[in-house]
Amino acid sequence: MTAVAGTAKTLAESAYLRIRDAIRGGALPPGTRLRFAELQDLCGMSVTPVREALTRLTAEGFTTLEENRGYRVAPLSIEELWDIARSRQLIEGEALRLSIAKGGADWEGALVSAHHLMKRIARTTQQAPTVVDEDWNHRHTVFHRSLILACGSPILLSISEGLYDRADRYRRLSWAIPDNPRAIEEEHELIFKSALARDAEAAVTYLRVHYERTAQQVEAFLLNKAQPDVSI
Amino acid sequence: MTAVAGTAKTLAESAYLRIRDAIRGGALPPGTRLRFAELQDLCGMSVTPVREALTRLTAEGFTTLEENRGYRVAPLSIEELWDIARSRQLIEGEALRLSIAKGGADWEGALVSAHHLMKRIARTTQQAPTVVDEDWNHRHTVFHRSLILACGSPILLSISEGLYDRADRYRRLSWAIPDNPRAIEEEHELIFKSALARDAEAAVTYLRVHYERTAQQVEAFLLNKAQPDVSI
DNA sequence: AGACCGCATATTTTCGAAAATACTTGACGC
DNA sequence: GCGTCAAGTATTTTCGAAAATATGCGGTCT
Repeated sequence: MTAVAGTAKTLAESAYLRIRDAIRGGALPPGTRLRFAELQDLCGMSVTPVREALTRLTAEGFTTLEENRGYRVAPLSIEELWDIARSRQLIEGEALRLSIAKGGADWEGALVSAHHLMKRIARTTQQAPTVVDEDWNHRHTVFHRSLILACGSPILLSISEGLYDRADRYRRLSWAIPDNPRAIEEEHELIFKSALARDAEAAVTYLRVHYERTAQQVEAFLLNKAQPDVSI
Repeated sequence: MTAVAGTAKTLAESAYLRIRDAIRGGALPPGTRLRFAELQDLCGMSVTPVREALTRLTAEGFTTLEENRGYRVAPLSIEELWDIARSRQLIEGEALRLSIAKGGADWEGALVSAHHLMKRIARTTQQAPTVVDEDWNHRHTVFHRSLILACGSPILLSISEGLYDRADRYRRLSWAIPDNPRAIEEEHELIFKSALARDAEAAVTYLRVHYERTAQQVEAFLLNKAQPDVSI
């Protein structure tokens, strides 16, 4: 499970966080059948809050529901990978443009801070994931979010957040790649500097490149290891 | 309630549809407190499926939740009106572009059909809404959906659908305007013809104009009658 | 042998009530 | 007079079990 624990004010919410993180972290692989009995067990609560959690997760695309036949972890596919990437290019691209146009000193400050914090942790490329990387992942999330935070559109923000979370499941796959040749830090750097310099077009271009490369990398991984548990 | 009735395979889904349509139709005005007792009464079922419905509606932006303090119908605001309009211009605009590029003969056929069906019903401007207009509204929905149906992106489609539904609450406000000066039919016509002619840029431009005007009209309405029940 | 039916089992969905939490009201102390 | 606390009420949240629905299995009939 990720950082937060005591933040849930309700059992339903805690179940939501637990299950969502289990899905994102890969503990519940794509396609896994989600039986209430097991989830109740996992979360230590009755069926009602678990059900509520799954309803939310389904609305957000993490799980699927066949009525009267149960929930499953939503499958991963190369089509969806690209659909997510393209949609993010469009939506976060515009949000970034707006953010650069509208953001004030406070926005710049938060952005600089987020970028610094992310750079400060060298991503431990060789280690097992879900340990040290969980920390890096959080800072990465904050960085991307702070890029578009000043866009002034709650809707674009919430859509972006949702797509980021969905992309997370794919992104984590690339962590499993032994030696990662990509210079992610550099890509971040380019986006960051352009944004700070208020060069919206450059920043948006670099952001799009960033998502394009991420998708390409994950695609390569999926094509190579055509694992039985990952439905293509 | 709208068209569908027997389509719900589950009580939770039927509650979802009922409540959602009550919100969209204005029977449950913005800000209304949603007590479980009343909703159980309205839907004729126990608390569990009602709760599930509200969870979904909240994920989709129709209702809001304050934990342990209940649900409310999400408020309407001029800011959100424009946020929705701008987001739709961006997202549906791109979806339309893609649809025009990728759509085949089947797409064209469905589009022509949808447009025809919509034109066939003269919108009864002076009558009370929710009676005849409900039919027009449905055809209008189908028309807009069929424009972008061939875009090839499930994500853009589902986002568009969500935004369309949210916009619906605002759009209905303009139905209350006594004599509606706007030539909506013409705007539809322009979009439709450009799309058929595969002139993506024109079609997208007209679509954006269409959403801009709709928002302007609703904004004027909201500013005029600063009703007590509509929080600005 | 193969398809179809019906029973037993597994699982989801819904219920009605209990527990937890928030709100109201009125009394008390300062 | 005014804020604070407490008991009672209203409401949400959670539970555990019943009802509804799907699944698997074994037997029968062709």
